[in-house]
Amino acid sequence: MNISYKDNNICIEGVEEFKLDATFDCGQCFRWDSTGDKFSGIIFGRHFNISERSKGIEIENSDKQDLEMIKDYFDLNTDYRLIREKLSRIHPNLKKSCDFSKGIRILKQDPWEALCSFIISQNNNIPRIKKIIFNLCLNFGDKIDENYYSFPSYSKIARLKEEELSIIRSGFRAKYILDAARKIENGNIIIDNIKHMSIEEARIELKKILGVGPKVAECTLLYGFHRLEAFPIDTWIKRAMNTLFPDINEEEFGEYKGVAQQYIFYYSRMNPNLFK
DNA sequence: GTCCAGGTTTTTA
DNA sequence: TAAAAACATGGA
Repeated sequence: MNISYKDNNICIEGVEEFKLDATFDCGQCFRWDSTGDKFSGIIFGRHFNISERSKGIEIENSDKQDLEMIKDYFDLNTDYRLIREKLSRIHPNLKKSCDFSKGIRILKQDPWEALCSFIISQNNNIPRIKKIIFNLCLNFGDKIDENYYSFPSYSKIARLKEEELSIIRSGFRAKYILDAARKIENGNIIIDNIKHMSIEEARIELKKILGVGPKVAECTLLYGFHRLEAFPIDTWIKRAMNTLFPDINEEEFGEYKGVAQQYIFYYSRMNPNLFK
């Protein structure tokens, strides 16, 4: 990996396996927009425009101080080539998923944002999930830039009444969002503790929240706590396991089964004809 | 109008 | 205990 700075931009060269479109559009996050060849979004409360050039990734309006944060967010110190190689050996259809999804990195998102986002995702479609999350940020986050708002803190959400939250049109999920925010705010659930728990304990802890079942708990662990062994099973993964992997159990995907899940999800969603 | 969406809770038998 | 039904909302 080679870092250079020019005109207030960071340029990161020589990262293998990093495609912005696949990383942002694979369903792990909901707040990055693409405008032409640029992606625009927020990392730790800062707004960045990022583009993919032939030589590498360029991040506008960033300097040396931002580098470690950006490397961490994009998980640039993990060798995804090695992960794909390991996974590819396990099953032919997993190899196909790995080949198709080359360039996806599992982002290290904020745990509260991941939790809240995947609570909203339940029994919902992706365009509407994005809309609800945008409205949540617009109404209760802080303005960072034109059209860009921070994800509101759980403290801020915990103080809201259900009717105040109704402006985001999240439907029956509103009370789940409030329950999550309040349980974290009042110390019933402590995010820093979950970071250090075994995955089994962490699952139990997260499922104390109303509206958090197995799927949302796994998504929170994978995308918010970077537990690469978490394996969320949604309708797409269920179908994929039945049709593409009838002869194998997910446990055989090993310590990186969360990454496997992401590759299978992306491969399946981008190729729905596989199931016809 | 009907169906469905990165599920979970509540009700029913 | 396990299987249905209900849950809000909006786009196809």
